[in-house]
Amino acid sequence: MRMGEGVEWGLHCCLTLAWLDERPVSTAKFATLFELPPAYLKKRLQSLVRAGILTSAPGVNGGFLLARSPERITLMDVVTALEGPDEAFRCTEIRQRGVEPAPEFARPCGVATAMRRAELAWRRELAGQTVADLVATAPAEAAARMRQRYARLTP
Amino acid sequence: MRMGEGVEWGLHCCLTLAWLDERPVSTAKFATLFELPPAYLKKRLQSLVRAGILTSAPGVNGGFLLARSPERITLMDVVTALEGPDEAFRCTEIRQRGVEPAPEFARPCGVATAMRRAELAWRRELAGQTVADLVATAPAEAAARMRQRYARLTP
DNA sequence: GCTCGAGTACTCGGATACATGCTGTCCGAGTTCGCTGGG
DNA sequence: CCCAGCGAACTCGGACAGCATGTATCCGAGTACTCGAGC
Repeated sequence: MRMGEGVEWGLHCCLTLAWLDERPVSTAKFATLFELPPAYLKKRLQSLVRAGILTSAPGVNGGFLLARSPERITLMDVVTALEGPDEAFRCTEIRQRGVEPAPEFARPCGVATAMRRAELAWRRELAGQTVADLVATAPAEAAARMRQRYARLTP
Repeated sequence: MRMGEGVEWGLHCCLTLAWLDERPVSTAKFATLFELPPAYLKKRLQSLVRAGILTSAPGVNGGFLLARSPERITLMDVVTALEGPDEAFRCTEIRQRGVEPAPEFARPCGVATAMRRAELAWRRELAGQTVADLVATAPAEAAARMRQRYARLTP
């Protein structure tokens, strides 16, 4: 099982936007800061816009901004926006294949229930952490250095 | 993010083996019971053998058996065997790209730490449930029906 | 009746296509900012 | 000096390749059971 790398990109971009506080960052700047392919990065950022996590401003000095305060953006929001709302484990009801309908199939599949329980624990943990928590945890030098690097590439 | 369907197959096969209690089940029988492609199913079952979860017996009336008691087989074991030991989220340290080494990079990446915390919750939940729990949860009719179906295809 | 050997059925392990989805790029359309020329 | 118009820079949205991984199949090699022939 693999999570797309866009999740890492999206989280670092949200963290950067929180650090820069209301200063818009364009795709090109993000791509320069993190050495990422600009076109594909833009595609992932647009997913975050569509999910209502970021807003985008066209025109010169445009770019992306957080759509709401970092306290209200959970890691679950970002993961769902970039990986889709589907669960990782998908029950295809193979227990019912090759056999006529039986009364015990009215109850939910125990395997699916067990897997869902684990996935809910994962989602709960993700929903319990916000971008603001990332800001609070990160060392202050990291934020300062990012602001410095940002200032250097907008003359 | 998507989990391979082999996980569902593997868990149902383990549950079936626990129900049948020491009676070997070949790939062909599993494929018939669940209407799955035999060749690919065998490949996934071989992954479980390699992980020490199942044992295989060649020859007539051969097949697969649980390598240890159902109480000692966790869902985490099965998922790891079929999906690999790697974590879903992989930190590629994009925070360090495009910038010279800095002291704050000695501390672990906060984004990776946050994602790892969620993944650990998932793994803990999976490790806390065993195949024996699946047996205990499933309705007794399901086990009886499976034993009946198994007897019918071994004359 | 007993023993040995050949045949059969089965699994193992690897090699090999096929399909799906993630990764990555490109283009046209629309929007905003800044500059410039005319009033 | 003020304002309108034009160009530049930027983002949006979608369409389009390339690639990695999951899905699926097939074949040769090896092993255990069964049947039958010979002693």
